[in-house]
Amino acid sequence: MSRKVRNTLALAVLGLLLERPMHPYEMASTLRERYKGSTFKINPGSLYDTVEALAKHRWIEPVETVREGNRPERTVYAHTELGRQEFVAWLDELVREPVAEYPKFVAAVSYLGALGPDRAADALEERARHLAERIGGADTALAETVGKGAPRLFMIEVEFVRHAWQAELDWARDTAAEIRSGSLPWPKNF
Amino acid sequence: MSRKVRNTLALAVLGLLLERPMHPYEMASTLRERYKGSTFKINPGSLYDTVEALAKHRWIEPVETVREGNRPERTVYAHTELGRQEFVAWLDELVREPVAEYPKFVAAVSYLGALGPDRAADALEERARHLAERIGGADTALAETVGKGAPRLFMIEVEFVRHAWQAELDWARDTAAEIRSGSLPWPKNF
DNA sequence: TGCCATATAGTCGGTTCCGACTAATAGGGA
DNA sequence: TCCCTATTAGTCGGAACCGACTATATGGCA
Repeated sequence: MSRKVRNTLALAVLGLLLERPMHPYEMASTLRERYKGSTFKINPGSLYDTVEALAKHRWIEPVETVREGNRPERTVYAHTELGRQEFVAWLDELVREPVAEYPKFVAAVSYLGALGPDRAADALEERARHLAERIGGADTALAETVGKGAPRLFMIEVEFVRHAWQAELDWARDTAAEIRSGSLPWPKNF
Repeated sequence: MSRKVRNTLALAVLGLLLERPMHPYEMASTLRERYKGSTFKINPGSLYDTVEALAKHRWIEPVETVREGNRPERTVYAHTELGRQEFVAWLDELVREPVAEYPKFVAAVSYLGALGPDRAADALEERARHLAERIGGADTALAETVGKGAPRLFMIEVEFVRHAWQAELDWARDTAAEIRSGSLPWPKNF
C-alpha cells in the first residue's frame, strides 16, 4: 500500500501541528529546543519539501500567510483531520513492524576483514570510546530534563538510543577483545 | 573533507571488485548469494548510479565491454589503486567514528505518547515478537554458514545485527512491561 | 554610532535514490 | 513446437534529499 510521504521529518511536522499551528521555521526551532535534533534530520531544504508534500496530500494545510515588517512571508500550517488519523496509524505501524535500515556501521563491519586484525581491533576500541562519550551525553540530557520535572515519556527515545548505544559498545569491546586474544580467527585471503 | 561517494553500496562494489572484475548485474547477484541483501540496499537504479559515480572519480574503471549474442552489453569494471586505498581508509573511518543515523523506530518512539498506554504497549510487544523471529533467522543463517566451514569473519556483521536486535527486543519488552505496570507514567495531554 | 554576531525565514540547484519498466534468452512442460 | 516462467541485464523519469546561499532584523559592545 505504501504511504504517500515516508520521510520521518513528516512525522515530526505532524506531531508539532497536532499541538498548534506553526510555520516551518518555527517547527525547526521547536524541534531543536526539545532535543529532537538527533532524532530527526532537520535540514531546511528537506523541511520545506516535506511540508509541501504534506500539504499536497491534505495531511496539513496553510491557515494564514503573515508578513511582519520587511521579513519574508511566513506561511502558517495546521493539521487536517486526515493528517491526525494518518499520524497515529503511521506511528502504530512504525512501532509494530521493524523495517530494514542499512546503517553505515553494519556495512563497514561486513568488510572488517579488510582492515586486518590489529587495525580492526584498534578501530573498534576507538568506536567504543566515542560511544561511551555519547552515552554520557545522553545521561546528562536525561538527568537535566527529569530535574526540570518533565515526564520521562518526553525523552523516552533518548532512553532507547542510550540502550542501543550501550549494546553496540558492549559488542565493539567484546569483539575487539576476541580479535586481540585470537579467538576470532582471521582468514589469510583478507 | 567529505568523501566523494558516500553511498554504502559503493563500499560493497569496491569490496567485490577487490576480489575480481565484475559487471554490475553480477555484483548484485553475488551480494545476494552471500546474504548481503540485508546489509546493503541493492536497488538496480542505485547500483548503476553508484558504479558510474565510482568510475567518474577513478576509484574503479571499465576494463571491457562484452556482448554475448543479442543480450545487452555488459561493462566489466575493475578497481583502481586509488580505489583500493580509499576503500580501506573509508572502512577505517566508518568503524572508528559513529555517525548520526535517524532510524524510523527512534522517530516513532519519540511520539510514543500519542498512541496512549495500551496501544503503545501492544505495539511494543508485537515488535518484540517480530524481532524474536528475525533473531531466529539470523541464528539459522549463522549456523548454516559455520556448518559449511566458512570462517566466522564472513558473517561477522550478522553477529552484530543479531546483538543489536536482541538489545532492541529487551528494551521493547521491558518498556512494554513498565507501561503495563504503570511505572512509566502517562501525562494527560497526550 | 558603527560594526559584528546571532536569530529569523526561507530559496534554489544539484545530487542521490528509487522502483517500475524494458528486453532478450534459457529451460521446461504440454 | 509453442508458450510460460525465470533469469539475465540494464534504463529512465520522477521523488526525495541536501546544504550552501540569500536577506532582513536585532542586540550588544567598543
